[in-house]
Amino acid sequence: MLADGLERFGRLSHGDRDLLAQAVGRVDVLQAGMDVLTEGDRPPGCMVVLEGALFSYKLLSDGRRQILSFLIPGDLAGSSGLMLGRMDHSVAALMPSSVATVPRQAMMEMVATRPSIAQALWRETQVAGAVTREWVANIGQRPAYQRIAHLICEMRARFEAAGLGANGRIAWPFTQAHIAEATGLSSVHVNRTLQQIRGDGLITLNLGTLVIHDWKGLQQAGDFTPAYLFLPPSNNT
Amino acid sequence: MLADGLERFGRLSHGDRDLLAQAVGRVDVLQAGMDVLTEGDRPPGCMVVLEGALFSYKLLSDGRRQILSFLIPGDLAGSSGLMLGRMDHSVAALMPSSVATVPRQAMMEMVATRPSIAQALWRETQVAGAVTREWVANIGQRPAYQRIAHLICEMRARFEAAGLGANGRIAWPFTQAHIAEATGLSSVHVNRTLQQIRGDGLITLNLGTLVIHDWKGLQQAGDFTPAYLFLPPSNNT
DNA sequence: CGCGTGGTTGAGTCATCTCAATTACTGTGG
DNA sequence: CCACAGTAATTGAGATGACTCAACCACGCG
Repeated sequence: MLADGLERFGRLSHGDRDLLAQAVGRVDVLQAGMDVLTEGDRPPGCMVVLEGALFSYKLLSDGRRQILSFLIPGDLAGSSGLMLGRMDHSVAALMPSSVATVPRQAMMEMVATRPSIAQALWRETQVAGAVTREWVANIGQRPAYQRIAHLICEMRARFEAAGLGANGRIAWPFTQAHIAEATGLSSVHVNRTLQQIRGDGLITLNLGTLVIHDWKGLQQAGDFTPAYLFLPPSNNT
Repeated sequence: MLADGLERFGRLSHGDRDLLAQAVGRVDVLQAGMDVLTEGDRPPGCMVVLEGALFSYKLLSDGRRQILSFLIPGDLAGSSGLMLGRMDHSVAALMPSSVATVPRQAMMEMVATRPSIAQALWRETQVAGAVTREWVANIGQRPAYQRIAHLICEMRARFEAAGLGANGRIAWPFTQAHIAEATGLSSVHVNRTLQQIRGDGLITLNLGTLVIHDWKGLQQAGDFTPAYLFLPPSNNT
């Protein structure tokens, strides 16, 4: 539940955990492609991803779409809209997924009365911000090959930290079109660049499974350093 | 002081303001180009820009630099490093500037004891995050002309909200190289694109002064909507 | 077995980049 | 008051990374 997601960002007491558990309003099962939160709307609450994968995005006036982050089990969605009262971006399911929602009202009360919960939420916002900043640098400065390699590295680090996959073998839910929208490249170019990355022996990617053959090489290729993810120490392979 | 900067993000009591005022450790005067915060370091505290302009940035391994945001009077720097304990980016002065610093220790105490201050800081983090997300979309999806127009719109909106400049006339502290590093373009291309924007009669830009002749046209050109800045209502011209 | 989604390929185009000078402006020392 | 240095802006020319358009292929599913 939410407590599990938040615990990565600060210690919670038993009381905190109980409160969070009781506050869960409902659990939704989502089909691929469904929106959970919409830009401009007042969010119904704060959500935790239980299963599957979501992505947050912005739609531009000409119809182009920029993916801002990928959300995997344990990640929060909509926490930034809690205090601001309005979503600045949308969130949608990438594959069949389930999310638990804690109503906004309940969240606000806990934030006001439980400093440890408030601090954990603040930290979560800060880490999400650090990741977004790395994306700005990735998209703004790195050429396609590095950019995609970097994204793959980030996803590996986060998947394994979440206990999904190990030893560089993970279930990969993203299409090349998703990678394109996340990196600001065309899907054709993503396709050709992935072929190069594979050709260089760094990864295998098919049937929805990613295998990283040369973790060190991939990190170098993507200029990747996991510091910005602020993961707990043990997972920085 | 800090209280003025924070008050944009939540109401503060007289007690809060007094506390913040007393907590100010020191005021630094900075020359252009000086670093105030360095990636990887534990930040000495939370800073407010008093005068001038700063920018936050990331340095990549090949020496390229991505500017992540511009900071003008009233903006905070380093707040994200407070709880995370380490800066994920650096901050430097763009021109002669002054900043007030509240030591980390004092900040942490106020966060623990003053919910209104903690909430204001959290909101500040959320708004900064929303702005960064818009930058991802800007850099990832928009062509050079739109991208630069969008940045100019953002800066105008923020400058005027901060009471610096009015009626589309503002003191413009950014060089074309800064714009290039912020938008992920080469400075040569920024130069040529600015010529187009000027040629289209949207702006005049020289001698460090920006004049916007056609605000509506510039916003359209940049696909700009100020919602993501979460400015107080009155300033959304 | 046909349809849909996702992946792959080819070919031509264009936005943007790099390299390399040149020009303007500002402040400084002689 | 002028020569000079340093920074910022501008211009030219050629190279290229990435894009678009348009097919085509492969697989999974009803």
